[in-house]
Amino acid sequence: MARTIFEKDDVIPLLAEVFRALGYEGATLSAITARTGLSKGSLYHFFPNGKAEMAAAVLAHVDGWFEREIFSPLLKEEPRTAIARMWAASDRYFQGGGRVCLVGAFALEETRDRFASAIAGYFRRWIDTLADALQRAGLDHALARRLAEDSVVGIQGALVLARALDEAAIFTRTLNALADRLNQALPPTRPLPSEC
Amino acid sequence: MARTIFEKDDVIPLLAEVFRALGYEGATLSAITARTGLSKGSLYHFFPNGKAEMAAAVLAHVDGWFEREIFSPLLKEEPRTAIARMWAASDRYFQGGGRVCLVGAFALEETRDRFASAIAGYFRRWIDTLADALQRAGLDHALARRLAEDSVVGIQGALVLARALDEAAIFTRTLNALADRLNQALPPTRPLPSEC
DNA sequence: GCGCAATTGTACCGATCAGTTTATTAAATA
DNA sequence: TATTTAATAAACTGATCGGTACAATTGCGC
Repeated sequence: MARTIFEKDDVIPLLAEVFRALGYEGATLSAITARTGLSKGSLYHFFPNGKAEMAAAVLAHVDGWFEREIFSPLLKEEPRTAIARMWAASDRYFQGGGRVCLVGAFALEETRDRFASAIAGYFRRWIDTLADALQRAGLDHALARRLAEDSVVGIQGALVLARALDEAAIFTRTLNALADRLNQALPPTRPLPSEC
Repeated sequence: MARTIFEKDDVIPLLAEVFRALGYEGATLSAITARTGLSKGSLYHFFPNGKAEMAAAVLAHVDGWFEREIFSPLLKEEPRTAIARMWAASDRYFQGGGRVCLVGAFALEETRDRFASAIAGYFRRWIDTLADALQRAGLDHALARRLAEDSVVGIQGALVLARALDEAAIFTRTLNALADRLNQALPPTRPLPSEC
């Protein structure tokens, strides 16, 4: 390995920011080289299939982050704390509304078709895992699904409006409202089984 | 006027569908000519400033539709009926989730900056006029604003997910849930003042 | 029917697109 | 230190970009 300034894993987060900011069509190779600091030679060395492979790698990277930080905890950890962490992680990840959802942005472009299964899988898994946690927290299946769907819908909509109005605050505000709604729907926590 | 097959007003809805389907960056001139059936000559005759002028005209056209069908009624008509019509008009306009919001899609692209005021104005006016109707229907100012914001957020989010999951039904489902939430928040209709 | 202006099709422009090729660089290995 | 190989830079490709120029066409007022 020579001039080991960049490794492939270092490049993907840079690419992610470019695609997030410009979308798939808007992210021209010259924009990518300018914003990442990598030359075409480097990019095509890491991603021989070009822009499409870069975008696929970025989608996989995003999906991996959510799987690790949000989806998997929703399935495996205590549901209420996992849900609370989901709100916190979302706010952190989307930088309080200042950062757009790359998957959502891809979904609205024509390019959705090219990445259809990755895009659909991301949202489906988010809804499924959140619904699972809600159900384990005591809600019946139908209500859990409906609330999970509403939550993901709310997050995506808030990101759109935060960017449209150039008013990031709307995102955190919506996140809090969504969290409240879930908490109110959940049955009150039973007192700890031991003690008392 | 020669070969009066097309007038400018006939062209704008065609352009709107192209921009809606492909986004601003994705809507190349060759795609526009192919999908509208108009040649470059015609397009640049109607829109001498090119693609940007086409997009601006489309945004103005969309805004006009919403102003006429939704925003103005929310301000002027009896609030509950205007709100009910808003849900119906939205479902119709977005074709039950099969059609994306052009303004929302533009908001997520880099091109947002170019049309920032049109984009922000559209959403701000939607929230403002809906909040006004809710307040006139009996809610206090803060609650009206919060619910109005949540409603527009929900619509946009549902459009994103409908397209991402390729499952239009999620849109109408969300619309119904949002309408229910507003109805439950509103004070019960007083019996008619006369009679009884 | 004639003339004219509105409309349209087509050939073209320089710039930029995604992608390729080739040569150079630098680190790891021997 | 010589060899090898991953990594990078830069020049280049054909295609397509948004936009222009202009001639051909068309319908309308006369």
